[in-house]
Amino acid sequence: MKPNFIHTYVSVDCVVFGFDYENRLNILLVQKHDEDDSEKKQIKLPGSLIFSEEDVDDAAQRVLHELTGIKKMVLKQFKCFADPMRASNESDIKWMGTEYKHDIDRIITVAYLSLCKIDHKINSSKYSTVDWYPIDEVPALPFDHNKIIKESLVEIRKWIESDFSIIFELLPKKFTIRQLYQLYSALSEKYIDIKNFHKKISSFNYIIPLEEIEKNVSHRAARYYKFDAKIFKKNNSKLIK
Amino acid sequence: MKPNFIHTYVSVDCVVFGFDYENRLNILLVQKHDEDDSEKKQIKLPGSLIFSEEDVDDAAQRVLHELTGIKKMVLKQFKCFADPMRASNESDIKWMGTEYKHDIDRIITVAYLSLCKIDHKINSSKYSTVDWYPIDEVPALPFDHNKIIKESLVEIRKWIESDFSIIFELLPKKFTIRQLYQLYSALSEKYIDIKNFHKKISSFNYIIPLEEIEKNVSHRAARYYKFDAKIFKKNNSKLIK
DNA sequence: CCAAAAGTGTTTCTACTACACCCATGA
DNA sequence: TCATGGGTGTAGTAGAAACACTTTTGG
Repeated sequence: MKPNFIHTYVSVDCVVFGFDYENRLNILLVQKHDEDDSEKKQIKLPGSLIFSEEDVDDAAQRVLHELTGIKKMVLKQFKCFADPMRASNESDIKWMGTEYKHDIDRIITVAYLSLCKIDHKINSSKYSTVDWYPIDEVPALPFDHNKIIKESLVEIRKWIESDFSIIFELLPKKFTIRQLYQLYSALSEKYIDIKNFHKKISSFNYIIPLEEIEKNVSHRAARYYKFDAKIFKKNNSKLIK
Repeated sequence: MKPNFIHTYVSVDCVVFGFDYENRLNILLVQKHDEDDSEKKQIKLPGSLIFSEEDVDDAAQRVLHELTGIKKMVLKQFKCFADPMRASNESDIKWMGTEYKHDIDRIITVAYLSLCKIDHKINSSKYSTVDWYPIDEVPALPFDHNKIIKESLVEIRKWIESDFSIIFELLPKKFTIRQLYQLYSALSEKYIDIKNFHKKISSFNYIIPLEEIEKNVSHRAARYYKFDAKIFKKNNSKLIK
């Protein structure tokens, strides 16, 4: 065996997005149970090494299930991060030692995107603490997790551009067109006139108006709508470019 | 160390596209120098295990350089393939043994896309045989290489949709609008009227008409054009949606 | 002359944009 | 009654699509 080829550990890390009531994108970050070393409350992206007979997609699905309690979440692999220096600082190396009870020379990670309704109950079997962080309030994280998050933002935009229907994974089941507008604006950057947006959205047959309207608002109450995935799929619409 | 976490080898595999004179997409496949076992002339995607201090992007760049002799090629990581069964059949396992002189339990690979002008001289330092294969004439390949190629086709379409300028990596430096049309059609699937395409393309200021025209054609000779990357970059045009 | 493709012009249609206007609700 | 946002209508415009027409070349 040529000595310079390397045996490495492979992990998955998941960037789970949520959209809060103040129209901000959020990300789920976790803290591990700190068994002995209570000083090290490491906040990080949820992730795991892969098992010996496990595909990376399955590992990501497992991490998401352990994280949220949800069985099947929308997910998308977006990039393998393999910079040899990505786990090079003191505390990262120390963390790997305590976490995996072994000296690990190098870890390569495969990053995943996922989407979650922020009002969904988070039921973690593995982590003591799971919290939403608005993307501009994400603290300094270990490894290259900040870099992963930064790139995930570019990726989520592309994702929604290529498949508009996944945007509804971030909204409550019933939502107002303004909510959808705010979310779409937060993701797409370019300005869109809300009136035209309204007209366009309500022209889509897969956006179903409900009887229910907002309550206790200091202006005309907005109607709630729901998204019908079946109808969307049927006309396979790429109506928003 | 929990025993079920796995130490694996990580490789990169490159799908290099070319566009031939019969308007077909082609892929570069290689054959290794067969030192002893002359019966095993394994045709496969070019690839390599990564070195211990090497990022995957650098490994892909290295593979491409060893493959073509070209220093800097356009490349894009598109997916990590990690099915535990991807290297499970007899001959694949045997190949890994002879290639790397070691028993390898599992290899995960990171797949890359690259583009090459088909008239560019291929100067391989590593492989005895490097050949272009039209995509519908690609033979059965080892590991999951056929699957990788299949998915790379989806990816190259997305790539050109998101960055039109990379299409010119596949064309000769001077090309006719018909050539560009054929290539674009081969990639985008939906029918476009060639007249309208012509009009649209020639309206772009980064497509520069040359003095030279075709020779020895049995119809009106077409003008050659060239692509000006600087102008394209300046107006950062997304003119083709 | 004809066939074939280059290249240009014209018309139609669709879809986005900008913006005017009325509606509903709470303070 | 005013402010705020919901919701609808209309007119203007850019660009895509369909297609007719002229040009150039070889046979």
